[in-house]
Amino acid sequence: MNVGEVAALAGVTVRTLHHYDRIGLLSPSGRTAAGYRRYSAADLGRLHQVLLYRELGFPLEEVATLLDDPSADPAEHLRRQHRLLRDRLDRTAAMVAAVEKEMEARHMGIDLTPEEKFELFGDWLPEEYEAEAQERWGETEAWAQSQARTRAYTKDDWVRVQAEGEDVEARMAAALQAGVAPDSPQAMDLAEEARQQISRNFYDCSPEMHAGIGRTYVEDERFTAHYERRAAGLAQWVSTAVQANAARQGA
Amino acid sequence: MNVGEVAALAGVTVRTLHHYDRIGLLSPSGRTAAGYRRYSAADLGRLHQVLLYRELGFPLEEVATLLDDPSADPAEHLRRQHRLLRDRLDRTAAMVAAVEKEMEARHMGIDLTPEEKFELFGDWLPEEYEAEAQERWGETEAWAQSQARTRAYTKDDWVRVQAEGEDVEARMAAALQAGVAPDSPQAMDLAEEARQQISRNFYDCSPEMHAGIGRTYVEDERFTAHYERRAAGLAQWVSTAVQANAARQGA
DNA sequence: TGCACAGCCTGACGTCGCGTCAGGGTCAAG
DNA sequence: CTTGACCCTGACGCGACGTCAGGCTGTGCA
Repeated sequence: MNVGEVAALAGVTVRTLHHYDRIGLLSPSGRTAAGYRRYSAADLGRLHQVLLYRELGFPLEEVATLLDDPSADPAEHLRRQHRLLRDRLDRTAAMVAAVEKEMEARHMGIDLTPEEKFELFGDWLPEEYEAEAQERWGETEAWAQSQARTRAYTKDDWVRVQAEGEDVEARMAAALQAGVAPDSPQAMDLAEEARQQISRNFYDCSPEMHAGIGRTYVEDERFTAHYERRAAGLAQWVSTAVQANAARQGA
Repeated sequence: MNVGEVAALAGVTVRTLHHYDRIGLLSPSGRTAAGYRRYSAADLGRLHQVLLYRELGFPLEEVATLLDDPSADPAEHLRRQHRLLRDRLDRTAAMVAAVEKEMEARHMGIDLTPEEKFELFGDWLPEEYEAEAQERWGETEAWAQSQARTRAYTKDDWVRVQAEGEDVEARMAAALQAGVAPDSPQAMDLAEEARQQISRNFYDCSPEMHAGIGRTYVEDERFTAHYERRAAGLAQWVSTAVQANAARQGA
């Protein structure tokens, strides 16, 4: 295959293949009389490995040493790539969950501490520092500032949206106090209403997402407090209702 | 907070923050009399957004225009980030699956075509080109070359490993021909034996992974052919047994 | 047979996102 | 009042290509 064909197949530019040739990472196994690069099937296999390792963030020089190591058989590479990809999958899933948590926090007017926002990036988070930073940035100042910013970004119908949320929450509280079981159809209908309201006004919220959010209502104390201020036991009640509703949708 | 503290919290270097300051992407909201950069809570919030978009592959200049766009409120950013992260999650999951398929292909001495290997990278794959390339690189030459490479990488106990696989496959074929149902405990035990053999000799193969692989036994004709050469209906039988076994492990 | 035009070649310089000194001021602790 | 950790501003370097420039090659078709 010519360089252009390989480039199209692999989704890279010709320049990239030139580059890989010059640095000795991937030299085509042949050339035509006119000097055209000719790539064999084996070359394509190597390119595939190169692109996988590159995608995983390895510098090209390291990719070369990995692939040229005669003691590492292909299965070894596959195992390593599999492990690295699974790590990345976990990390991405964690980031998705973090963003979802932030969405919900914003929805409810709660602001996360900087530590929480960054915990996915820091990787290591020195323990002793944590307490100190918590004190400096916790609750008071950061909270107030963020609230101010929220107001600044607010649009005209913000009030209406908040009222809608209020309405559902109030009816949930009433149901709780009337003794309605959180896994009853009536409770699930309220949960579903809440979910659709979020989807309409904030972000597209699938039943699975909603279930995940429901869990944080009891796991994260600030979310818990938000509901408990309205009625004792409401956080747990809503959490259960939301999850029951999600299970119902899934079935 | 001073630049060093912010750097530690966010998991970046001081140099990076200097850089973001100079290019105007993130300028600290204050300075001390001595010229020290002082970051506010709002600055940290912006940094968080910057790092998320950076992680998602945006060039810094584009990140700046995104964040400085006055018409885009924070919720808008969260929605976009959520969508992009989910895309990435799907893509990574697809890559994991592809690597698992390759592991299994190698295990069974089957070589995937270059098109299959690259389908995750190409993104678009021109239709007309596909058939042509298939012809050039399909079955014959690529297959033979790859087999040769596989032999070259082979280690001393390769023979033993192959024999083990042979043994299990032969017993599966015997069970099929003896009329053993593929979802019977006996069949599931054979499937489990196969799974543990893969784990020992090739790569760590969870029941879920094994179930996924089992599906390809009937979905990919080359895997199917591998089993059908031994006995008619064996591919479907093994696939069912493997999935039944995975379900049993999961319960 | 000639020509147009897509595709290939080799330099060579530019870019982005920082890493890495160099040379010098700042600050809290002892 | 010194020591050591931390901060500042240049300025150069680097990895992984992008992007011309200037020129050769290969092929369909008039």
